[in-house]
Amino acid sequence: MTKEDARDCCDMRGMLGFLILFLLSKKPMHGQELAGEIANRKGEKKPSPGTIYPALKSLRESGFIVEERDGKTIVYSLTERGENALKLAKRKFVKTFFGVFQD
Amino acid sequence: MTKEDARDCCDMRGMLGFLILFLLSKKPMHGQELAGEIANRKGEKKPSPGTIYPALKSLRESGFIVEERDGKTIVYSLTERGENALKLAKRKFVKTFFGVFQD
DNA sequence: TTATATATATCGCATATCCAATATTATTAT
DNA sequence: ATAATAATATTGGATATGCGATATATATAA
Repeated sequence: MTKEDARDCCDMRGMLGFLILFLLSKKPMHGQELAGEIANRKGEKKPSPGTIYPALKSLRESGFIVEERDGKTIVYSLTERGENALKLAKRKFVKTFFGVFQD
Repeated sequence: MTKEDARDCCDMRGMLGFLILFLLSKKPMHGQELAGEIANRKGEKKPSPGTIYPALKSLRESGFIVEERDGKTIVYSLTERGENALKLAKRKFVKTFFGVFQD
């Protein structure tokens, strides 16, 4: 059983927006901090700039997050609209994957 | 806040293989039964045949599931290899989404 | 000011994902 | 045997996803 086997059925493609929204709801962060947190959780290398910034841009364009420059970095945090979207998405997520966290 | 907002950040694209593997680990099922279970959990209509059967085929080709004809239907269940892959995938999933199930 | 380092942004692309439509197979009813 | 029903299988294609490469911006150091 190789590491690849796990990825084959769970690469989590498509969950990036949700994961970002969730992480930012716990703590506003700048892009690289966020990328590091994602890398930690997934046990992979940091998602590339071409992954993280377009994802953030998309969330901003949906009105889910706002950006605030803080020195060299930009801190991203949820809007109220983002909080609501996350709440709905979490509900669906929990319902869909109910039981996975057991055992 | 519309229903679309939730999908925008959590359509779970890419998690189908994982979800199928998880569901079959709880109970061997045939394709349509599986599709129904997925529909229930996601609160959507049943994934189309063009979604579910290629996904099952892929899992079979990876050696994660086996098929056994039972009258009109085919019952899918996990192989040992599938069990192991699921265990690894669950570990990663839990680590990645730790905290989402809280509150 | 200039150079360096780091964060952010964008673009093009390979690939994955899922769906609609259609075809096939197997079972059951007539 | 034939028709009707339901499950399974396949194919083509539209779209989404995330990466690598590259460019830009900002701050700090020299």
